[in-house]
Amino acid sequence: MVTRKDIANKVGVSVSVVSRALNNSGYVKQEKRKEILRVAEALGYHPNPVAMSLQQKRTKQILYYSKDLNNFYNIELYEGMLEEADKNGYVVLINGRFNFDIIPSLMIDGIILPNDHITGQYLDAIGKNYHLPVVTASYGEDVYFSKAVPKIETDLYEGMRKSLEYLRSKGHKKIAMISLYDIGSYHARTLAWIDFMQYELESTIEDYHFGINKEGLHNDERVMQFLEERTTDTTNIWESYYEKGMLAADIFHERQIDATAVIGFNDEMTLGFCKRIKQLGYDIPKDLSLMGIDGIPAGEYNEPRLTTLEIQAREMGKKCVQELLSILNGCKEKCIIHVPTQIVEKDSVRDISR
Amino acid sequence: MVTRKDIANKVGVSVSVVSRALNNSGYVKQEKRKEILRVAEALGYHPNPVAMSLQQKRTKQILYYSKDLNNFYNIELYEGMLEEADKNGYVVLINGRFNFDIIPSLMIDGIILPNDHITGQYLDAIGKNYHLPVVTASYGEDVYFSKAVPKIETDLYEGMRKSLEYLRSKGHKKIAMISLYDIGSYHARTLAWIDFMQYELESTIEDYHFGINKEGLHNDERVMQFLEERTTDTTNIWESYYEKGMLAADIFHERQIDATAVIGFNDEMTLGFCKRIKQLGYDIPKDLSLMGIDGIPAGEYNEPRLTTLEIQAREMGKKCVQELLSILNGCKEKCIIHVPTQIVEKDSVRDISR
DNA sequence: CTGAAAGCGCTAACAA
DNA sequence: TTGTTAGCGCTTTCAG
Repeated sequence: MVTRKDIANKVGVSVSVVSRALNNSGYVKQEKRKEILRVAEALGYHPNPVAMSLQQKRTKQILYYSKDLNNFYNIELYEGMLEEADKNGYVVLINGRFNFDIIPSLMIDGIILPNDHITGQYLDAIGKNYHLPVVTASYGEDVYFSKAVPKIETDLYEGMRKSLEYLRSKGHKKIAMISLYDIGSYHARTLAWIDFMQYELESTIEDYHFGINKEGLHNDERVMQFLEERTTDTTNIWESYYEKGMLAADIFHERQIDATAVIGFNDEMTLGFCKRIKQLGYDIPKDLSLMGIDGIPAGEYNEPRLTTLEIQAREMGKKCVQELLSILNGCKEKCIIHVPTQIVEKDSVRDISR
Repeated sequence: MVTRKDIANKVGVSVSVVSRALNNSGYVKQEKRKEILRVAEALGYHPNPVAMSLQQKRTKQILYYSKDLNNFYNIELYEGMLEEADKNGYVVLINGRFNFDIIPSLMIDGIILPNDHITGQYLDAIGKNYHLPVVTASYGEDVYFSKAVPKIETDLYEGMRKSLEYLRSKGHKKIAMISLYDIGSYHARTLAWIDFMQYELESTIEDYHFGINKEGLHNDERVMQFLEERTTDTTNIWESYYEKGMLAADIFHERQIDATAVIGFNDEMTLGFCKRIKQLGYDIPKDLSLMGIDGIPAGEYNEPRLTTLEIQAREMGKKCVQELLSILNGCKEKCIIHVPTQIVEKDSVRDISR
């Protein structure tokens, strides 16, 4: 490995001169600077990033703590981060498989957490006496943080409400929801759905909610069985969303629910639901309208193409990095940055209003 | 930030004692060691990973140079790497968006490259005077390296041949191939297909090959148009494979090819082909048999479920890391490690032999 | 058993 | 304009 010392020796100056020449800082006589650059080139010199980091107290690395790498949406967030990080000479590590207590052993300047829930866990686990700046993506979940953490937030309470209003504008009054969580969960999506059903549509709740989990459908043994079977395979959550969507379709069909539309917790689950419900003989959107949340490309390839509430994942990823870097640069603004959603109309919702 | 010096001051010993106590190396009196550990705990001390790296000349980081993060297969490779890396206290950076010349500024001990082609580019670009250990995944492409690079190889010449033999055993004698590359490309898959068609099936080649690229189908203006449209969006290659598969189906249909089976360059392309060809009225596998390569989960959700040649991506990822670490530990064995493939029979191939 | 000292590769304040 | 020096946080001889 070639060091600045080597160059200094070769040229016959001291390391500081070499350093100044290479960094374009301080005074160096033109001839020497040229000579130094030439020799550096010739020797194939590359600055040692570790030494730089030690001295500058900046690793130029960020951790994005994300477990599910097969999820298009997560990766989209990540791509946004990479784009913004690149511009600033930063690198983003993506990993969410290890325990939080490994984090201090990583060479990072800050952490981006994927949602409020995990942020809560993080803060409880090591956030107390560990000091790295943290930024979290957020979907308007109602989670209490012991410390204030800057949020890049897509308000899915508002997003869900917007989606339901859209469905209502198409004549739908009985709108079922499928989810991985139970009806009492504090997911903004669920809360918004409940509120809309109760106060806007004056409908009952219980019959129209399908939460594929122990609490949500505890009297259905398939759920339990399904959950047990799947616990071993923690790696592929996509499969889990998709398959749980299929299971939701089975149950929906069995119970002969009179909903005219179904909204899913996310696109993947909705696509799973769509696949199975079609197998069960439903024509989408003739017999039943379907709407998802996220805006993943698989929705576009679905038959019919899935109408969805698009979350600007890339944008969120970018903003996460921007915010984190601004904190690292000393701007202490603890804040919430909002990122808007948008309904993307495709072919899975039918207008039944006339 | 708490340092060993702080602990030393507090306990009233020197840094070296603290270091020894914390590292369990050398002699430290029991009482002191305990006291030191206690104080370290109390102060919330964490060793500074950058300082460690500088001193040990090991960053404990590996780069996996991969561009397409939405590709299930790539991520599967990555997951394999993570698993193996975790075990050894290593972290794997995944990124393939930046130029090779940024690599020296990264805090890494070694690099894993996704295929022979990129490895060739890497070596040409900076491999000459840059010295980091490199390992490459390989699919038996015929690429010349100026330096020997250890390969973790899935032999897709053999894999393709196996697949074609399987198809033949089901009675297929006219087997088309769809690909992103042209017939003259040195992809093992293409070569194996050509050889099998020529020498085993004694068939012509040109009519049965659909390479969605300028050279391959230069007389089809849609290809050109399609390529131009898509060049802006370099981020989503999945989409590109999938959509090119659809285009291949259009052309296949138009030309009224008499093939009874189609084999795809990979699963994604084959799934795109499947989608469109169904829209065009084909019943799969009644009218046409389909086979892919990779073994991605989407194949399982396809209608019909896709028969494929499964590549053990996770296994390859693991072995890439194992090999790289063994090089870092001084084992100089430059070698090729083979990873087997396996045909996974689902519903997309029909037996027409009787 | 302990601590001083040198060094990993680099920067920056200061003196020359 | 240049070189010396101290120091980033840690490890590792090597005298004591």
